[in-house]
Amino acid sequence: MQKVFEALASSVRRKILAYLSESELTAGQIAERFAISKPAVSQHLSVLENAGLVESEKRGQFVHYRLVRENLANTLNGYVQEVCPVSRPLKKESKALSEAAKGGREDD
Amino acid sequence: MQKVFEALASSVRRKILAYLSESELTAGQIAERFAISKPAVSQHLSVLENAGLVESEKRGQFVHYRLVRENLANTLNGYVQEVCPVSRPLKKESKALSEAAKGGREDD
DNA sequence: TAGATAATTAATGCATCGCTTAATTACTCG
DNA sequence: CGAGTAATTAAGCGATGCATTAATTATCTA
Repeated sequence: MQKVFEALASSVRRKILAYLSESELTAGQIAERFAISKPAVSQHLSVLENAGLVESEKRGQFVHYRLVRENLANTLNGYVQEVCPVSRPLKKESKALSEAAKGGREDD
Repeated sequence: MQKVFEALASSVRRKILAYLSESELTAGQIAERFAISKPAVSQHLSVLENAGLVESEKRGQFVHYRLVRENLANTLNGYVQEVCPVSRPLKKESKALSEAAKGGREDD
């Protein structure tokens, strides 16, 4: 959990996760989406992998990265539950979001 | 959102939020729950307040802190929805890819 | 095998974070 | 007022984070 929150504290890393939420990508494909150097991106990927937020697989010359959705969702949802438990009354807008997260209706 | 994730990257700050999820507390009551100095806790509280995760109110000699649940829940739930969509058609990002190839980079 | 490409590792510079102690501000009450 | 308590601000310092360039490892291909 510590590693997950540390990983999410960087906007570059959050953006990498956003890209990977669309499709699996190689390290190079990720790097070319940023203005920073390739080694810098490689280090960010290492942080994300260390936090269990992404997984990598080497295929030939390329290393393919993909998002590990369960870990991200479980960690963040679990933390919200801990600090903002549903047993407590929530404000309107926040309640709507929580309900939606559980698969409830989208609108009220 | 950047400030929220930065704030949550510290275990001391997450613990402060956990304490405040149980009840409103003064700065001193929070500080006495940690082994670090009072100014250190004050700085953590400042980070949390800056991120909109807590609010403070001075009453006489004391400063009372309370959790702002909706910001925490909305930010984290919103982010999970964004990266781990329930069942959602993919965003149109194939276009962003070709944009990036032409030199357009580093949005957000 | 040589040369190009993909990616990571290594070494380094610099800014920011998180802590400390000391000083300052603000409030209470004799 | 002046002493005591609550809290923040200020200044300084070591550790860590994030970026760079250079070097290394691994793979593909002519």
